[in-house]
Amino acid sequence: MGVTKTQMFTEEQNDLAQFFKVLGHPARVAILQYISKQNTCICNDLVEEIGLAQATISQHLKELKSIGLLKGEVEGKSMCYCINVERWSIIQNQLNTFFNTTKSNCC
Amino acid sequence: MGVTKTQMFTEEQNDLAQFFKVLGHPARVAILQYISKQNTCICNDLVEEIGLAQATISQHLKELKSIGLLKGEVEGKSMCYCINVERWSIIQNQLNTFFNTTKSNCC
DNA sequence: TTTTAATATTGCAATATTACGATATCAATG
DNA sequence: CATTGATATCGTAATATTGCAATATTAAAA
Repeated sequence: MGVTKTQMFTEEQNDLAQFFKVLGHPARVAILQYISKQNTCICNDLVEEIGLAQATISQHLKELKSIGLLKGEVEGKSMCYCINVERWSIIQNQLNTFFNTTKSNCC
Repeated sequence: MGVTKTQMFTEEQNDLAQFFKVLGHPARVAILQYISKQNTCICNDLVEEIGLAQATISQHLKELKSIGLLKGEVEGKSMCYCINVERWSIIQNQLNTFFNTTKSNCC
């Protein structure tokens, strides 16, 4: 049905999946990589750099913000989007915990 | 359009996003966690454990296999799905490299 | 060789995601 | 206050994903 049966899973499973899902689009990976290379980053740069429409980039930024990976500050007319380094580390740790605790001991 | 413009991105970006995407569903997270707890794992166990239909579980298993995270061996009438530990580590490393190299030096 | 049990595949229906044009908003500037 | 520039939001079209019933496949058991 295209509807994920969220209620069947634990909160941990849903959270993990949500992080993975947000990172699961090449445009969002590219946005993060680009922001990481710049000292200042405004959405308009991204539109030129990534090559998607402004509305589309804005939407992707919104999703990245939704899990706290980005924070944006208003700077005059434009926005300054930055990686939220603390959150970044927290999420990296959570994903690593998942990888480390999920180990095979199968046949 | 619901169509990701894959050709706009680097192979690295597409690969990374693909890994994240496959992990971005709670059922698939749950499947991996369950397999990791069991010594033997057949699809039928999962159907009972996860509570989705057999066809649905089978589909999720297929996606996990598509990025090499799972490998399945025929064992009589049933399948034994195992985590591919080598691949698992490789992917974990790739994701960590992404996290570590993508750092903020913003405003 | 028929039956049975386990898994895969097919074919939908429902919902979600992606992308973008058109607008709205909002702050600085004239 | 009107204009301009940057970003957000809305509406919508196209495509993707999720889930399942029905069916196919396949290997062991009868």
